[in-house]
Amino acid sequence: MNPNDNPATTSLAEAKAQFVHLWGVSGTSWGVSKTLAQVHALLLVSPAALSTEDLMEQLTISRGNASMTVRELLDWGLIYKELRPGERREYFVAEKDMLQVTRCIIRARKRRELDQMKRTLDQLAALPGDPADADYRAFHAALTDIQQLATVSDKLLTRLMQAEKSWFWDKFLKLFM
Amino acid sequence: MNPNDNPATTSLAEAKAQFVHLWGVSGTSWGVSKTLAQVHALLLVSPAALSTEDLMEQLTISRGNASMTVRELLDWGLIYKELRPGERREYFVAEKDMLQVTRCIIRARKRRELDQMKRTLDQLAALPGDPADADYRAFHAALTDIQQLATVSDKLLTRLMQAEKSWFWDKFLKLFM
DNA sequence: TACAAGTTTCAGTAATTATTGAAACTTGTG
DNA sequence: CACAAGTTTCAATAATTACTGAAACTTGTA
Repeated sequence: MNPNDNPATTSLAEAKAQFVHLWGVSGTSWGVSKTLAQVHALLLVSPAALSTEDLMEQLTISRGNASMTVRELLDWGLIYKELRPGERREYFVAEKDMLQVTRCIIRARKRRELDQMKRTLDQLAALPGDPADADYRAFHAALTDIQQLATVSDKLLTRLMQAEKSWFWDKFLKLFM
Repeated sequence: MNPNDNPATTSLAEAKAQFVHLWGVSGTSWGVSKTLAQVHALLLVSPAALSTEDLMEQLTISRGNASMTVRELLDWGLIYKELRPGERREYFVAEKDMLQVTRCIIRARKRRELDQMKRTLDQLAALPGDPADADYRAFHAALTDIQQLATVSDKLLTRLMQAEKSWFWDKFLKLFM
């Protein structure tokens, strides 16, 4: 029987296609490109490793786009290269452990959204000013508040990234629910 | 003495301008428009309420842009209208409590980034499939993992939004550092 | 060294998102 | 009601960001 004749298989393929689509849409609101999110989704639900060629074909994207997207996902640590002996072509598999995936995403977003801001806040807070000026004190107090929050967020995210599965479930599920 | 002759005041104005600029740049990487972030920053460091006219002038943006941005910030709960008796013009002040500001931002981002995704994941997970098919089981297991993470994130963020200042510091600083 | 099979780069173009500015609208007042 | 002082809307445009496709590059093999 051709797999495509099997209703269950067909609906599985459809479900996967829908998942790829959903991940693409969500990706957009998470600040990554649709293509990046879709390549990630496709690899996440592919039991087998896929080549650049496969990605181009299944998502109808260009070779250049596929190449750059794959490189970025490798940078993030969300996918791995799989080299097959005697074959020139590169294949890619996704990290399937979602806790690990979450860590990678947190790391990347922290870098993009928090780290640069913290550096600049520190510079701003270091600017001299007249402590007798109420207006200056108010500004400085606001800065300090923001810095504190940034610091707490940073530590929280760092801790989350280091979290072991057991720690994660222990602390989080028990303390926050 | 003219305030602009005072070195401390001048450097304060510069620091504020730098802060508005920083917040604008950061806003971009946080997925909001530069203008939105800058208007918010400007109001955050303005002791007095500002009118639409003031915002247009200080940030050199158009009336339309100022109007739409202000409306969005009101939606987020990050700024408030201040109406002055006998005056037609509307003034705006920022919520200055940074914990409250954080809550508003978490709420908006959760809505944008998580809630829609959760709904669609639930739909996908509900699709029927053949439990005898290993490929189907793998897909379903991946979906379930993602759903679990989405659920935990949701609960964590919800808890964070409800956090009182004391709870926040108690739990977070003590447990996570 | 020449070639084949692949990958990467990047200038040009397409798609998306943000902003302007002017017209339409609202509202208080004589 | 007419007008003044303000606000909102939205079609047109600008700015940004993502994608394509072809040329340049890399690497293993004969």
